Amino acid sequence: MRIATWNVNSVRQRLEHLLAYLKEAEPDVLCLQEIKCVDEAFPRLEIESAGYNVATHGQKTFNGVAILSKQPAEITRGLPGGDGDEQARYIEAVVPFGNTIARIASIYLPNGNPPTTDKYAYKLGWMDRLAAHARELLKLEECFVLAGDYNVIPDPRDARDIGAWAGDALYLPQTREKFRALLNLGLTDALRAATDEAGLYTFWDYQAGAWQKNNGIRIDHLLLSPQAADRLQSAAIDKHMRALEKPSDHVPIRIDLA
DNA sequence: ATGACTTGCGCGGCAAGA
Repeated sequence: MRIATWNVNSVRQRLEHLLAYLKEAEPDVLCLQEIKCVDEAFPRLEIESAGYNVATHGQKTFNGVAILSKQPAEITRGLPGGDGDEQARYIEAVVPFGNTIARIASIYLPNGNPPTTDKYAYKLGWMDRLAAHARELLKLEECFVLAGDYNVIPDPRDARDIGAWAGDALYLPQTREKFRALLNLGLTDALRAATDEAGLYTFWDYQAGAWQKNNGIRIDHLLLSPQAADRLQSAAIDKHMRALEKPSDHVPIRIDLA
């Protein structure tokens, strides 16, 4: 089973690239973030015509997540524990996988900048809620994957110029600490299970020629339950998607599970 | 370098992103 995740930075602006990606990568499940539209505005018909079931958790203007799946899925919207949280950042699907199931979440973790504001407190709180939910899911002993835009640079090797990120919400000690806490529950960073290589990025800013200079960061991740990690075959970043006309600033990252 | 793009909203120029 192939599972991919991609922050598209507006699904309506990225529809052509998205359809091309479904055709070339043929993911069984594709998690999307920053769809930036309400459910009714999502290009559902075009994606269904490409052979996918569509589940959205949209919002006007900002955020918004979705899960596209070849097989019909059972869907849950919203991260538990978000009393009064209006931001659409979490959707979870249960899909058939061989003679069992896989549970797959599409997550858009808050950016958190500037760190001196309540935006950062919201980010840290959201990470605590994600960890609490992961702890509950682990009890089920299922094959599950938490995939998405974490807005976390886990390690110095995950940025071309780590010094530039020293005081940023994506790299502050507290941010990385909470990401490690997630891993310490027993989750596996899929890309890091496949390689220790530095310089593997999933985001390049639109500004200042970041792509041309390869000034990128790795912030999109797939975290695997032990049952999923046991089945991990490969992980890959689809970097070529950043070289297209009118690209997203993020590229897809995908894994294959046996 | 108080910058640089890109998006939504909505029609002027700001907020948000990372």
